[in-house]
Amino acid sequence: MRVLMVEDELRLADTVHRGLTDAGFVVELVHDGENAVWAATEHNYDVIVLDIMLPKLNGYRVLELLRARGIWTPVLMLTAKDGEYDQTDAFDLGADDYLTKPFSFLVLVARLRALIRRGGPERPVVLTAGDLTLDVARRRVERDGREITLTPREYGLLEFLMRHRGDTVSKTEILAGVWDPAFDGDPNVVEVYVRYLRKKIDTPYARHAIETIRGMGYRLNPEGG
Amino acid sequence: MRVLMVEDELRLADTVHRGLTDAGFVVELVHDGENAVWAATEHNYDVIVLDIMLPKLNGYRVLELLRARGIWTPVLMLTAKDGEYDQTDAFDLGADDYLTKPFSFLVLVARLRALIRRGGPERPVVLTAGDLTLDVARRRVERDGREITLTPREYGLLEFLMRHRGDTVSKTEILAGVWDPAFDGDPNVVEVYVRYLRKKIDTPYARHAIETIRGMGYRLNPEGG
DNA sequence: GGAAGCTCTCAGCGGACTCTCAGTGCACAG
DNA sequence: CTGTGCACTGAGAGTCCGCTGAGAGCTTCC
Repeated sequence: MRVLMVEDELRLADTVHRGLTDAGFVVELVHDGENAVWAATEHNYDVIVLDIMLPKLNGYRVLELLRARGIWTPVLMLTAKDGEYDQTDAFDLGADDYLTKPFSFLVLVARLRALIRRGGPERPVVLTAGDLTLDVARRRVERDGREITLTPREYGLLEFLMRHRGDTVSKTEILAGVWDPAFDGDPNVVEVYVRYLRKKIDTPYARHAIETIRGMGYRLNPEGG
Repeated sequence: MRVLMVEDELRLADTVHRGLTDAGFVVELVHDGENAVWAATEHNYDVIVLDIMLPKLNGYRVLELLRARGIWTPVLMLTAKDGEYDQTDAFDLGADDYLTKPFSFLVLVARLRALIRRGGPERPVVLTAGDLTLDVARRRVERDGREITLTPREYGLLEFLMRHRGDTVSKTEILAGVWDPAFDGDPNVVEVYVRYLRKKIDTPYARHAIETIRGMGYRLNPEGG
């Protein structure tokens, strides 16, 4: 469980950092708004603890910027009891929870756990072609309910074909998409890997999902062949 | 119906004790947190009434300790209106109900009856993969009914793999999730710790729960290998 | 202050994977 | 029917990746 903590009071930040680490969180600590936005954009956290009073960008601006960038990591805001802002503002701006300073450490942990629990996992992207399925998140390929193990290159090729299923893709496109845009080796690798793939996903099932379009390239049959 | 009552204000404790007894409950009364934990561990109660302000261990610590020990007796917390905690916190921390002092005795009895009727809260998260189990709350790992002792790092790695069981996770993801998002050392640590883990959870049982997906990462077999 | 345990680094090894190459087979056009 | 060119195939070389054992720093606990 990864937490981004944005807090400029060093003593508080240090205490909480240590405590959360002991509680089993992996904590990243930044001390101002700009770094907060940068960190949250670059990495994926399960939850963000965001102080309001911060150097450079205050907490509200940070929250606004993140949401504007499409980053929807749950945010728990820390508000000072005597501050000019209150809880209502925090909720209006898209915070998922708030806590008034001073706060109990136990409560903080409990709230973070609740926030993380609440935020369900993203729905998985599963590509299908007939009875052939490829689960992008799990990097799993199945046909007929049985798992098929592929090497990285084979997997990359199959994912590319599945993403373009129904379309005829040229070997050059495949090389650019699966190998490297700057690849300058023998285009025959594609043929070789198509063969490897066929051996694993077609031959054992007496199907031909991968069709050869002579002179053009290959095409993955959307019905699975 | 057996009630454990944890309350250090003697007058209040005595009054409630008498009242609950009259209402048909069997009441055990303790006056501080340590005795509360001890009593709740030793005996089985149908419900626990827990004050927050307590000598030695406060109510929240008591609750945390009990849940950590796998004791899931329903808990009703007593909160003072002016305290630093409020009802929301009580729920977040795992209490099943709360009451703000001063409270009506009739309401207390009604709530207790409701709690007992409702039964205990759901069991904690126990992750399983075949006969391999990991109890998150207790930080315990078992295989085949026997406990396996792990170092903190090993435990962290296993919990991560169990939370993503069935998914292939890359070494980078593992480093970010188990080590630190900013970790910049040798990714070989992951391999080394996978080995340590295998030595403890797989080799002695002639299994292979942790699978290597070459070029991609690792995957914990949901069936335990 | 020493022992034990934990974390992490390092370097060598073996095998899996990638890619090349040369020869074969097959489709299509003339 | 025949030739051309594209795709297919099997073998093999080189590279990269993960595994492993040893050990050096650190911390913790006597």
